Amino acid sequence: MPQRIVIVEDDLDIARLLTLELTEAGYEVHAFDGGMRGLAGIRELRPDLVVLDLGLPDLSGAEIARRVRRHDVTPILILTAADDVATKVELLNAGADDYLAKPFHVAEFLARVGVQLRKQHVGAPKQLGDLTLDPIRRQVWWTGSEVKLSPREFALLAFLVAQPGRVYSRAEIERNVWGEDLPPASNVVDVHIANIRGKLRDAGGFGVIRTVRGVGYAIKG
Amino acid sequence: MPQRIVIVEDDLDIARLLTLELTEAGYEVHAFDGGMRGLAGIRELRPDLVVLDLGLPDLSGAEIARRVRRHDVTPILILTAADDVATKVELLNAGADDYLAKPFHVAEFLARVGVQLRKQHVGAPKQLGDLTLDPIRRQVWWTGSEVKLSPREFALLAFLVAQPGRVYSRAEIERNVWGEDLPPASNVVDVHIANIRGKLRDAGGFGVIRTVRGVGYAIKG
DNA sequence: GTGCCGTGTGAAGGTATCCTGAAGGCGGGA
DNA sequence: TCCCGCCTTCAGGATACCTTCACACGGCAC
Repeated sequence: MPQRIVIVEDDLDIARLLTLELTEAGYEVHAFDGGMRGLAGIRELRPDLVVLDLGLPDLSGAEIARRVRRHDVTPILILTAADDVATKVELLNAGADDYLAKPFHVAEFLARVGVQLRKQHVGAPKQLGDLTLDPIRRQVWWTGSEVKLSPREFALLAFLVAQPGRVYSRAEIERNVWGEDLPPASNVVDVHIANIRGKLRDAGGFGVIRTVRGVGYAIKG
Repeated sequence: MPQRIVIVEDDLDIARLLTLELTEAGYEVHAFDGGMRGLAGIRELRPDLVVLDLGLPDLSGAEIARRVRRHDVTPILILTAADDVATKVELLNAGADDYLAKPFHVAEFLARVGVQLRKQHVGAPKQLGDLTLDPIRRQVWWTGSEVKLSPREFALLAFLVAQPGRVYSRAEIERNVWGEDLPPASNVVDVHIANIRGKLRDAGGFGVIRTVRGVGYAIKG
């Protein structure tokens, strides 16, 4: 599930640009062109981040920040043309989390968005079709129902999921999941793959892990 | 207890100025004049915020940020003379939380410090299903009836509740709830977890704390 | 002083997990 | 079709890990 961002910005050109860039970066973006509409949208969508333009016609940025803060801890990133210290200080104290003066570079904008989002979702959950793997919670789901994996099984699956579709040799898997100290001829990898497959099958997942004969295994991606 | 800030800055004039301002604002401030010394200080003092100057003689700012991030979630605020976008993006991606270009106004500096600190210091009571935890009153309830916890037990539960669902290793828990001075192989964490579970069970709460074999514990969330 | 509570130690016990080894199945090439 | 290599599966024993219990120590209140 992608992270959700709400943009409140009355300049349609900027709104369109930011929406485009953020969408391309893999976020789910919703844009609103006024303060009141934005507040309603935030309340309804419960986004992971709010990007807020100053100079809206109906509500001041600080006012919006305060109102969002009253009910919510969603991070707020403010964009503004003004670059004076007093405004910055006021906004930061009103509950804004970061502040970016126009004109800004898109790269910096994306980096700051990333910082704010990373703060909550440190290791973002990965989703591949019906399979979801959350490294922070150390949990795996298939179509929403949890699949209980042992530590080794989890480590192995997480390793494969890191690069969906890529085929890993047994040696690579052993080195990365087990370490250096394994007997030369062991079938541990195979056994664990089989166990994971079994548990996924129990949850309804078939053909998730692909065997590449003579080489190794890969996650269907 | 005041919030603790570590400054790593080799320019003594700036260090003195910032120390003065922050102390006046009610923080406990410790300054270090080199990267290695700063890292050692951070590890020992476990501050609530790190203020980091770029252009240190011994270690790059990004390097320090990365090293701190490896073990810690302490927010990092970076000061620098350079104001180019590439540097900013690199630092933010290295784990920095905010970035301030010199010359800056003290008011803005203080405001950004405040933002970073407010973020973790959540005084508001947390609610997770039937579990309520009030950090200010130091009380815990299960479905409305109070669960009496000892100080250590409370600290441990509060730490887990800060990020519901996230799995914490024993080492992380020990570092954050006990500090650095514990015997290498101790089972205190396990014992306290067991005690908390017992008290929650008495109040009707089952399966609140999840054991993640081979790793640690997490609050169901 | 005495007893209680909070805290940490150490060891016992149970259990999930892990690895091994061997048997069985499947697919590809001749 | 047969053969061979590779993959899969199964079951048992060893192990690491977690839980629990009993106890010791220190502080604090009475």
